[in-house]
Amino acid sequence: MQEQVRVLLKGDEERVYPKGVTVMDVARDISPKLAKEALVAKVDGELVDLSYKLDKDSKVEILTFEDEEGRRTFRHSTSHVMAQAVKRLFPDVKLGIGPAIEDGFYYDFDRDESFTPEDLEKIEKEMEKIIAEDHPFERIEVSREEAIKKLEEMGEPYKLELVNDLPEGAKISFYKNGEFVDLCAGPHVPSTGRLKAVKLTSLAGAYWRGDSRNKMLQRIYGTSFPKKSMLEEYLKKMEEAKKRDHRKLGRELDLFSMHEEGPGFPFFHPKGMILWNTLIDFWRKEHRKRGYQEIKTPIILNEELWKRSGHWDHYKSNMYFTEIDGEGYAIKPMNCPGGILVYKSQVRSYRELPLRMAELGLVHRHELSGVLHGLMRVRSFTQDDAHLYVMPSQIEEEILGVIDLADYVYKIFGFDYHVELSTRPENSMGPDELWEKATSALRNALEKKGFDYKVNEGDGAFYGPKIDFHLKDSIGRTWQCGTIQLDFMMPERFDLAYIGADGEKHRPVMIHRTIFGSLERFIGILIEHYAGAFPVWLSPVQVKVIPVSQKFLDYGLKVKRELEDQEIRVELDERNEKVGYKIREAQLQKIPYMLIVGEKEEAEGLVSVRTREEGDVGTRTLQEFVLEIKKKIDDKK
RNA sequence: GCCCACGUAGCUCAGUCGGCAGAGCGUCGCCUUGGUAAGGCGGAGGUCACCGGUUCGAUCCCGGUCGUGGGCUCCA
Repeated sequence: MQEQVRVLLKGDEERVYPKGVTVMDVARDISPKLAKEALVAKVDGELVDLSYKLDKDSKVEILTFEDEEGRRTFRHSTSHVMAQAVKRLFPDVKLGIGPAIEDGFYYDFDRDESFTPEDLEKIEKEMEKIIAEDHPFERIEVSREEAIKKLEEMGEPYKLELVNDLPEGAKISFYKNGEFVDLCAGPHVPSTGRLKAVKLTSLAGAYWRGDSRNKMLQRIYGTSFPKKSMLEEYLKKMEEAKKRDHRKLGRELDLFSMHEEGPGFPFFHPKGMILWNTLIDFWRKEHRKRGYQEIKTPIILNEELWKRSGHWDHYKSNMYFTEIDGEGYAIKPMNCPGGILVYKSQVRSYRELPLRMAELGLVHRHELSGVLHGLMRVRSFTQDDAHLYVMPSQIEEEILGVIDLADYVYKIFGFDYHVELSTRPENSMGPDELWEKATSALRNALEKKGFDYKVNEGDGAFYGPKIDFHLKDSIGRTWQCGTIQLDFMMPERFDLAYIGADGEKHRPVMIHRTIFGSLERFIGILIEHYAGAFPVWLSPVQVKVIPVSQKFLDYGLKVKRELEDQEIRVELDERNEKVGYKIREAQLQKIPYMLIVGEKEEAEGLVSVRTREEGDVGTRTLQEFVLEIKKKIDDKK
């Protein structure tokens, strides 16, 4: 009697097949459509090829391009096809790695000459050929010895390095599509013919294994889709996203500018400053409510301070230096040492703790020239910093308080965010047990909040581990904004103390934290998030008064004055132009309200309201309009 | 810092296979006084990023510097 396997499908449906049935057979049995769209499968939670044979009762999930893992497999297979095309055209290249990434894939190659954009076109053509040839992807499992032998024959030093680093007992596999064979854990789509629409998008350098001490390889980025139309849609979406780029909108909306005279040092224009000041007004209010005090410390401080804080040994390459009266000074890259001097300016009692001292501190950091990016990555920025000096027993509660504040603030702006926990880096100070204690305190807080979080091993600050809040820009890149860093080191180094209830000196713990992160970066994110169409409470210009003709300038001026009296940010378009022209411009400037005033309005003391989103919404009295807009401003809409 | 690409008017971009540079928008002036996304005419505006080389002659070719963009490493 033939043995059978029971297969548990999605929705708890169970089917029975002869032992040795492939996942593809199961897909075919379910529906021809699924068979056509199936890319890869999950058997008992493990990703496998569709050719995988089921030899025991299993839970089977068949994945298509709709599934995250299906997409990643699809892109990863495309990267193999790209490597195949590159090998055909440039047989001398050595292969690095070629994973799927969000929205696409890349492959790293080592080649003496650099690839040109023309090469990319050729590679893309060759890929299309390989896809048309429809080679199946075949899995070949080998022993470590066989793998090493094979890679030596193939002359692939980077792959060889990868195999040598694989842990004892790891399954080693190759995948073969046509004449191309590559070391790869898999899985893959059934054959190259599935990869209907491919596009190579960019060319970049990338260090082997992400280490700048290693050789720089050439990375080719691309993306792929199962349908041409999906690729086109994606490319269009990227074009649209570029229109929201804060650097472009910053110029168009006259918010800020960058100049060759100060690379990485942004210049804020009047309208950008309104965003800035509105944000910090909001920030101050929320911090006052939560028991924060505000301080301000100098930008330039004696280098002795930085030696003491550890910045000299751990952060010097990011700092700027100067000299005053023959003595060495540093321009602050962080606010903590200055803040600590304020803490130490008097004897602190346990009754004062937790002591929450906030500072909008302008810091300067020497960032590598290649990383500068609009407002997102600059060399001088204002952190909405705060240092909380707490007793050990208060740590958790204070961390939770910061998490809540960050969540509250991000929700006001409608941001999606994710959090990451970063642990001890290589270049850091202090004993391991303190790091362990600090890291678990942060971890506990995250667990308590029920956050899904990513762990970045070795990514903490040199004085302590941290929780980071990441927000997305218009094309999906994420930027770290808020951060919470737990620090047992600085209190030690600066011999911080408070007098406990027992009359003895005790060591406080410091929590460093930001919510916006940097005002610059946060504003950059805001611009992209709203595509420049800020909610009324943030809009640099909230109302544009547009007289129908020069005859109604006086009435327009009167409307403007009354709105100004109500502290509404209003401009009057006095130019000798037609209404349509002035409206168009106000619309392009993304001003939320336009008030059209002419004969009718002047006669009855009315305004005609046009909104950025809805167009003409009819007339009302100025008083009515004021109530309406003030409500929006108060509600932060 | 490293890899690749780019740098022409305030902005967006054409252009010259080496022979003293162009459009649209914006800006300025004049005409028009117009009711919900561009009224008409005219003018001004460029050391073609900077430095050097090749050449009779360079914005164009070559080298370097600076800056920008996309990545890598690094970080708010």
